[in-house]
Amino acid sequence: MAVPSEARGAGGGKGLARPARGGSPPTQIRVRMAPSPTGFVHLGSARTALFDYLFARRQAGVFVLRVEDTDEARNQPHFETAIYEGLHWLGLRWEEGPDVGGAYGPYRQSERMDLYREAAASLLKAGAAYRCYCTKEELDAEREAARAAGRPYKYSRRCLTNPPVGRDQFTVRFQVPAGEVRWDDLVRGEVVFDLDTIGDFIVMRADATPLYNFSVAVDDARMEISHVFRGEEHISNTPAQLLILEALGHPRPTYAHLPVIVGQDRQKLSKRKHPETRLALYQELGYLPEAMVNYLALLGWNAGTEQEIFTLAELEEVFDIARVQRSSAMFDWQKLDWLNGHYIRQLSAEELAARLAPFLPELQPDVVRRAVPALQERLRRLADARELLEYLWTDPAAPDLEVADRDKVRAALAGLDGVAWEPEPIQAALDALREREGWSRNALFKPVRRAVTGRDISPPIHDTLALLPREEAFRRLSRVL
RNA sequence: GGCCCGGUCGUCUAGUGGACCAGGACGCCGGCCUUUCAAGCCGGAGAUCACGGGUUCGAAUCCCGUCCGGGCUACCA
Repeated sequence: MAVPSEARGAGGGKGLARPARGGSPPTQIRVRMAPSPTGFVHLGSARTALFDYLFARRQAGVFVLRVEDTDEARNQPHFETAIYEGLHWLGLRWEEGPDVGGAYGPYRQSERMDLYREAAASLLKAGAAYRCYCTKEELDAEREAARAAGRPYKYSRRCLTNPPVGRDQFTVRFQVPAGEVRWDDLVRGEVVFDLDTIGDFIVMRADATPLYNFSVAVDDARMEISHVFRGEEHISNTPAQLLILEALGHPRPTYAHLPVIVGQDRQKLSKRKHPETRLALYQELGYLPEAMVNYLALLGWNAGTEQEIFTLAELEEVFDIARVQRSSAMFDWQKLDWLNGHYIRQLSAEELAARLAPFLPELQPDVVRRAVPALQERLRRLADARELLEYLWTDPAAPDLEVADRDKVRAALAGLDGVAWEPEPIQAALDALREREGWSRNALFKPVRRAVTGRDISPPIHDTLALLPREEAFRRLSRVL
């Protein structure tokens, strides 16, 4: 049961700098982000990294990046770069990590095997863990039997009380004591687990490699991590890690379990089911890192004011982990789009042109630059520019116009003759024409727009015309007659 | 099933016993502006605060129960 008022009340602001356990002297704030290199950055990981970064900044602490590659084939070395790229794209930096070094290295779990083996040996020596000779098959059978009997599964402790003889393959199993374990979570308040519901868990595999909960606990301790921010799905891993820390005689970090980000189906974002899980997708679609940072911060956190627009620098000033939400947050494309449009409009013309360039490989940089004024307030995503400017590199089919509309186009052609090919002169010429003829803007511009772009929607007609080479514009106007 | 965590407009949220017949933002609807689309401005609809009991002069806020949702449940991370 959570005790929000106590646990959270004291937590706001500087109070967090206090060590988790009384007695020890104030230590440096050290937070860590511990992704496993799976080839992509999960949106939830990105948000966790953001919160880590902001917290470290706010507390003058250190942000550590630790790569959890203690796994099977799933982790490939070159996947590491995806993590760096994704996080750098967001504008995040870390003080320690595999790529930048640091005093607590190495920062890849695969390079820390000796540490885990050493820790496992000391657990064994202290009697906090024991060797388990059970085979995978025997364990599966135990589990299956429990399931069939409708009982929750817990390891039988056969190897603690009556180990089989004559076997040499063993895992190291942690002996869970009786009682309960509790901690004050920075976002959920006090969380309590009855240890009776937790079976003895394996800490080292038969091949002497560590399991997740073990390597995490050992690393958090050895790296002197003061605060652990992670997804809510790790709540149930926390008791095991706390137990290991205690058995090893290490102080425990302070934990904050962030609410899960869910998709439209209310389920946790997963790569299989939700394309929006992949951080790189946003870069590909033309979302600005400024917008992503802002949106991610708002997913599960708020400043307690009515401000919703925040730059990274502003967030560094106001972020407070105690104001993180407890309930899960649903990902919402529309709000992201709104924020992205806001940041796009915020950019200088040159900056927008530079960011747009990669999305418009068909166009010369100069054309992109000239297109910016017409695009800026119309884009939700940078990639949207493609649809708006497509007429520049494709040749739209000539539309079938009514007689009256053809007359308008014919008149436009004549009115544009000899006019300097810039937006303003074009606009002036067209306006002079329609005033002379008594036509509404719509009456004249619509057929012209269709003749030139093949569509009914475009930026203002003078911009649309001016972006096209004069001869090409005339050709498209002439051919509908 | 077991353990754990949640539940305020469609969505993100404000709210920690009275200023809340619940505020903001996105989206939606309408209007203005207007050269179509946007952008901008103005206005509107939208929440029996999951439900039921308490406690209290007074509850979205405290307590109990119920329901619903989610997470975890590996010699994965």
